[in-house]
Formats: sequence, C-alpha cells, structure tokens
Amino acid sequence: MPSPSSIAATIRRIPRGKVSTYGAVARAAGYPRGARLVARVLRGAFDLPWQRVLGAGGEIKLRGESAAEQRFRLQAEGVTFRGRRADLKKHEFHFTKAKRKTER
DNA sequence: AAGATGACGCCCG
DNA sequence: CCGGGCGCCATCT
Repeated sequence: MPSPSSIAATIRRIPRGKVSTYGAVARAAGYPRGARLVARVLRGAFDLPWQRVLGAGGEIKLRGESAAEQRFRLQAEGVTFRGRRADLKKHEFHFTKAKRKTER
C-alpha cells in the first residue's frame, strides 16, 4: 500500500549521476497520477537526493536560486544539459517497475 | 464545506 | 518553442 515513505524510498534509489522525473517516480512508487505528491515529499523530506528529480522532459521546475543550485549540483555529478533541460537520453534512470507478485 | 494552491503532466493551437 | 487550459491530488485558507 502506497505511502509517502514509499515515494521517498523510490527517490533514494536514483544513483548519483542519474536523474528521473516526478511522473516516473510516482509511477514507480505506485501512484500513477501522483506527480504532485512526489513534489510534496521532496519539499518536506530534506534528506533526499532532491536534485535528481526533474519535471517532464528533464526540465527544472524550481525557481530562482534553488533552480540554479539544482542545476549546479547535477552538473557536479556529471549530468549534462541541453539548453534548459537535463539530457534524459543520457542520464535518465530507469526504475525496475517489477510489478511481480511479491514486489521486489 | 468550498475554493485556492503548488518542486506536475499532457494536449492544443 | 510557447502560452493557455484542464485534469490530478493532498493540504491550506
């Protein structure tokens, strides 16, 4: 049964140098339409690799300084950008959805 | 209880 | 590529 903690756990699986999106994290965590919930969790739990979660298409959804810092942190991890967005082609992390019977 | 809000996503023109 | 509009969902006013 889904819960905010499962979302946080999913986010924690994103390895350094890789990124994902609100929608993808939501789906991997079992919330097909919970992109906004992912954002809520990111806002509340600071102990997460928050910089690795981007908007659809690899776009940074933060504003001002926060946005600059996120981009900076990602580039420091080796993530490259194509204009305003991170290059998902190269760095998007593919969750192993694995809807098996016993989960993972 | 009703409306507004926001680290979202997707379709249209 | 860009803005506008609508659907989603939990939380706040």
